[in-house]
Amino acid sequence: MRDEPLSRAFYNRDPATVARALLGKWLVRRTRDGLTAGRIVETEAYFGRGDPASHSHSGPTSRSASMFGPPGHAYIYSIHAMWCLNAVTQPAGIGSAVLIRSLEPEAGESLMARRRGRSERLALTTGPSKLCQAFHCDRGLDGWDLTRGSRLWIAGAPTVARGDIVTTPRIGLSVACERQARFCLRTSVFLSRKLKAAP
DNA sequence: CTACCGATTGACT
DNA sequence: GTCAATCGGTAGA
Repeated sequence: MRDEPLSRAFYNRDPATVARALLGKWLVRRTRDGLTAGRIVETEAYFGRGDPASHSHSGPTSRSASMFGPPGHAYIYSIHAMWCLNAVTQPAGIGSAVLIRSLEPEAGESLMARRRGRSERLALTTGPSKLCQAFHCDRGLDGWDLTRGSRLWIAGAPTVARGDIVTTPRIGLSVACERQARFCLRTSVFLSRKLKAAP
């Protein structure tokens, strides 16, 4: 199951739809050092030019070029001297993507720990830049085709029930703070932020 | 070239 | 809960 990459058609949809559908799927990375894999438990949707929080808002730049490319490719950018991984959605030219925010580690945890310089399981992949460090993802993989099934890809898994997904505002924004575009697996302890307790 | 900013993280109160 | 380090990207002179 971890060997079978998701298809181009999977990504060629609205980013909120893809963000939901990616929950529970496998993120897999293979390097000379070995294989790491984790289950996606938290995502955020970034829409096209109409979304003021999206890097696509002011049109393509050298940084966001791959975000305007075809769906199913990686968009990797730096923020605060760290890296974050997105999967591009919708046809080329739209500029929408899904940010992978948090994973549950499933394979290669000792390699993740070495790359992170930390051994606690909860500190390996519970944040967008933490998981990039644990999976050795940086600008060198920007634009990488995630449907190829080599180096870096996302593999299929059963669809998560809608009732197991919690929707919240996106994290860390100064604009469009109210939009419900963050998607979390309700029961996961590997979220980057704790969910607010039910009232 | 300089100046400023940030879809973060980790350390600290 | 607060706060600042850190550096690539971006805009502007």
